[in-house]
Amino acid sequence: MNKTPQKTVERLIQYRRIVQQMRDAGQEKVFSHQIARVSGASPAQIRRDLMGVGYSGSPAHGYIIHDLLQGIYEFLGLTEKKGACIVGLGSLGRAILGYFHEQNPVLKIKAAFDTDPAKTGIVFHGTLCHPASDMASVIRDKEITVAILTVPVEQAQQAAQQLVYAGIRGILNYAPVVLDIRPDIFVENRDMIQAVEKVAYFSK
Amino acid sequence: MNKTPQKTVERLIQYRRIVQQMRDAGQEKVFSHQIARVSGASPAQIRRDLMGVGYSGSPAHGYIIHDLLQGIYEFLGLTEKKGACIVGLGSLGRAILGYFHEQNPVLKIKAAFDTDPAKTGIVFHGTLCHPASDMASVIRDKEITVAILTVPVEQAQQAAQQLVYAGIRGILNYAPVVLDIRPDIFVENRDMIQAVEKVAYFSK
DNA sequence: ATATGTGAAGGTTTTCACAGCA
DNA sequence: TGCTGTGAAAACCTTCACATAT
Repeated sequence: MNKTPQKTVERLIQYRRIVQQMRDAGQEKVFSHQIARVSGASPAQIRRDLMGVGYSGSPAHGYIIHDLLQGIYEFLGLTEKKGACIVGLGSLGRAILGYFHEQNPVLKIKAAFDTDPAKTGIVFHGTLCHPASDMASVIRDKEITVAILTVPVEQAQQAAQQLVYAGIRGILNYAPVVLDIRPDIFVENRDMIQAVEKVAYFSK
Repeated sequence: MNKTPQKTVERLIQYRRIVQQMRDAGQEKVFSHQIARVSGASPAQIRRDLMGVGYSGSPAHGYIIHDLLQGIYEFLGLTEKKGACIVGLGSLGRAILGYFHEQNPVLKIKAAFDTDPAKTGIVFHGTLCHPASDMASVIRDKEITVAILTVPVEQAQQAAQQLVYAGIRGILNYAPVVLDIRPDIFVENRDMIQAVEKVAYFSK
């Protein structure tokens, strides 16, 4: 089996949200060009992306939204009850926690960690903050596979190592540093300053 | 002139930070394999990326850090005094503002906007919050080209239109919606829930 | 000897274009 | 008709490999 490109996965995540909104609005069927109008991708791109999902539409009525959604969910592995955690409850960490709490996504943040004793034991936006030293046991007990890393840059490498030791499989890293960890751990870097500089470059 | 790929620009931004740290540590010269070790990219990739910058190293001593930095700065357009603004001072907006204030990046956030009268007129992390209705004049006066969009999802489209009208050239969008605006405006989407789902997918 | 710059090869992703279907 | 699924082409990006420089 040949692996699906990152870009395709990103778009499938997007299509899932768009199609889900259409379903919530009472729509039952959808054509690729309708998803295209809302997502910005071309109809051909969408059809190509959906090839990997294992559900086919029909030329007559397009895609049955219920079945399409189920296909994307299964493909993305969102049916299994995976969980995420967040490490570092500074203002960015707490903002992300609040954002997830409001939006109520499929993938829940099941635990938070911080080294500050003033924060541990407290519930932030519905999520309990554990001491960082409990990482391994909490991550194992709650079956957490993914971590959001929002600690200050000086602590990021050390926290990442702790997470890997605790059995995490992927890290969403907001610290402006390239983490040096095992290559089988998936890392997505989301430094905000880098993002603004990128936008600035392409804004001319 | 053929345009540089997005991926290359992202890496150049990263190299700039890495090399700058080396300079701050007193280093004067650097080889591609040294940048490679810290950035995760291959030496060949780095040399290829640097081709577009217009500064050449030498096989004898690699790259002179001072000159390399200047080349990257010029290439990225960071020498001109561009500015950014942030729209929406909820907890995420304020967290990003605080993060920029601490890290003190080259590209500064020169203004903030919010519709809440309780926030306008107040300085957050060194940046004054203006009423959203003043967008056009403030953006023109302060020569702001880029906006960070951190408003709730329901307001994102409308705020984006206001920004475009105010003359912005690029938007870093944290709201989980695809903005429908002029195609000559560069948009980078950074929805956090999408990011976590992506990491979850690739974590197996 | 060791590192750079780059043409060429290799790999990946997007777009095109059309057969086939309801 | 107007859509889907998909080979084939095109565009894009990365890696290889080597001439060149010191």
